Amino acid sequence: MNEEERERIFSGSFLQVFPPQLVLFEVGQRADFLHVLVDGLAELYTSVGDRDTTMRIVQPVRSFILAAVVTDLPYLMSARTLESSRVLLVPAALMREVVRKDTALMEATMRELAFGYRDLVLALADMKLRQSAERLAHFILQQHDVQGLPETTVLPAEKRVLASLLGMTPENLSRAFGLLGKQGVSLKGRMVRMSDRAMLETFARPDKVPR
Amino acid sequence: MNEEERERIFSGSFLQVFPPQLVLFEVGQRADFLHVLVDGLAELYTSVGDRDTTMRIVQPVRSFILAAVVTDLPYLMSARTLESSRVLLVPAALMREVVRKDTALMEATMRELAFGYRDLVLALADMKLRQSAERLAHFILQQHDVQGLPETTVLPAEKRVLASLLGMTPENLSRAFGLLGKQGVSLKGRMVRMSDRAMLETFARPDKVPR
DNA sequence: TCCACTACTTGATAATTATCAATTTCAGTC
DNA sequence: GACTGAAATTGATAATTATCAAGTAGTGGA
Repeated sequence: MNEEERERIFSGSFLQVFPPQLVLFEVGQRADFLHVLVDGLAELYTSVGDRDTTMRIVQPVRSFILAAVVTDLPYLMSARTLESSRVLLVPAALMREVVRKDTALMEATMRELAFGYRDLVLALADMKLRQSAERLAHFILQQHDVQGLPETTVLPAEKRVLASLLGMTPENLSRAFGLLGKQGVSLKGRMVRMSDRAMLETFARPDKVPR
Repeated sequence: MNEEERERIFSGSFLQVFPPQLVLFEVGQRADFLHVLVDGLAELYTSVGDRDTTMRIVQPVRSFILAAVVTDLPYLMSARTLESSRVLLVPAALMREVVRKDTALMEATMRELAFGYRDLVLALADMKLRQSAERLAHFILQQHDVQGLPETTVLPAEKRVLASLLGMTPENLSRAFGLLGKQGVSLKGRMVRMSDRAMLETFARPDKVPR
């Protein structure tokens, strides 16, 4: 994008450090800032009635809550840090203004939203069509691809957060790991070993379209 | 948007009539056209393994499958007509080209994707946090707001399609309607009567943020 | 290193949802 | 208007998931 506009964004934004478990914003608030997680770990979650659920685990370096900023509507998700984190806060009004002027930034924003949309389509289909152990298997395979290690994967967050992300209770996550033992998955703390990828894929019934 | 560019889009597109139950495209295909449902009714659905699920019921006049067109990636959903329908087919390459040139169209596309993203956030939270009868109650309330009629709502599609959209079996949709009888909901064919909105809202635990 | 606290696991039971089977209702056709 | 086939409903049962209740393991702080 345009150098001058880029400068405007950065000079109008500020980098802030937050301790773990700090709530950054909550559902229903006006979208004041585009957030960019520079370092650390964050969780997006939402609630209906008295229950809540993890919608996304944000790893660096990714932005979050872009759709609320673009539409200038209240947040649909709350956010908290899971670890000590550095977050770049871009004022929403500034972001919208620069997006309107700088075509390259607008195109990047549009594409980011389109990819996010597709991720949610897959997540919704996952929740509707797979049962819990299958969702876990699918998640392990995805993480494996992202991390690029040969046989082991590291869970990105505590198991109870992962359980919530996968739409199950912590108890059932434990049992799901137990079931995946038959598919060659073993667990030590947060380290997951997978001895037979093909077998796990058969079990997880992967999406027809690669991400 | 720019008059000239608008003309290019329309002259490069074509309106086509399709009979009911015709598959327009399938998961995994290259995104050749942006579709705009001008008239009729369509269903977007996807599958994992041998099961499938309805992702969206498309009513006129709305576009669909925009994210695949923007990203130039394969469709994540299949589409079929539910009724005889007229669909405007905009070649994806043309769409991408004009979007790149015409800022107003790009902004509209960006906003459409942002709203779609937010819809999916709500749909995913709905599936994770509400149980089946609550999802139905929530759906009836939404439809009611969209249709703007005083006490009655018309279901937009066959009950088995609705059941799939709501992530339940047709059998359980029947039973869910039965349960909602206690909340003042009665059913005659596709006509739903709601005698006490407040009671139904309490039951459905509505979202904190209005759509 | 011990302590205290929380996360995680395991087992037993309950709630929710799906499946299977049998009718009943509805819609379109002759 | 009867006939046919699909859609919808209803009941019985099975599978999946959640809840509740211990108990175990892990982690951070003094």
